[in-house]
Amino acid sequence: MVDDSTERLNRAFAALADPTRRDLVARLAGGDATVGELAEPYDMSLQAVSKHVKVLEEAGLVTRSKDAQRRPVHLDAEVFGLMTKWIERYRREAEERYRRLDALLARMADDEEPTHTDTRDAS
Amino acid sequence: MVDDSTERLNRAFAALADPTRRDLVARLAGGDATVGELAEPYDMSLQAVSKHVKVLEEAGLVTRSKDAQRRPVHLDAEVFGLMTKWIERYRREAEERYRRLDALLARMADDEEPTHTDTRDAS
DNA sequence: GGCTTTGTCAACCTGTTGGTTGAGAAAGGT
DNA sequence: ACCTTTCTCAACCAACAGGTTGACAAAGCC
Repeated sequence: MVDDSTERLNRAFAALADPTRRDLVARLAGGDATVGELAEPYDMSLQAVSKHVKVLEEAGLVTRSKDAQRRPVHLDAEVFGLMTKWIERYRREAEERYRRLDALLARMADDEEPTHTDTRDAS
Repeated sequence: MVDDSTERLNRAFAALADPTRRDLVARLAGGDATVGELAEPYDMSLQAVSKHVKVLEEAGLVTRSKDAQRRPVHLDAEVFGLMTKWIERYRREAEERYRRLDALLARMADDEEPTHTDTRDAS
């Protein structure tokens, strides 16, 4: 058992690690497009773009419908939610820890240097 | 010119594509740890974990201080912010588009089947 | 000074990624 | 029927990723 959401996150993060694929996502956010349309601006073969789209599809970031011989690619927002949920969880924790550490350091500084006036021992 | 934030996102997403590294992040969210401590639970050499930490470090997800011969690893929340910003932007757009399409389809359905009663032509 | 602890660096191996080209499948157009 | 358009599949290749082991650097401890 490898936990399904682990596998989904593996694929999703890996998919978005490639700048070409992030660019595809950005463009698809503006509307569906065919593989040919997607490939047009890049200096790269159609097959290469087709592969990229396949990676996005297997990551669940994108779906394809069938319209005659065209196969319009459609951005699917769902997995994005899973990703941000993961990231934000640990970001919150890290920031929380940072905040507390900061407070602790502030207290320590106060103890060490109570008022900055009169450092002489009263005893 | 390759755009600096593109390169940072490449590294950040790639770093989190590996489940071991995501696990490291999860554990570091609970507190700083040394490489040795981090490596302990895994069935993997210390060197391998050291490499993973290095990847996280180069992705800017983690920093290291120097405490004698130990080098405690510390989770840094900043890049996470960059990632969620990227993801959420396109998620919002995709959902917005979906919402509008949905509305459009609803209107079309209404036009085609006004009340569902009386489909006969009035002419 | 020598030993221990903690971690990195270098070389190596294997599987995966991201690109290429060439062939061909699938659906329509004429 | 044949041609065109759109796209995928297969084979190949160079580069990279993630693991291994072995050597060694750096900072205490005795």
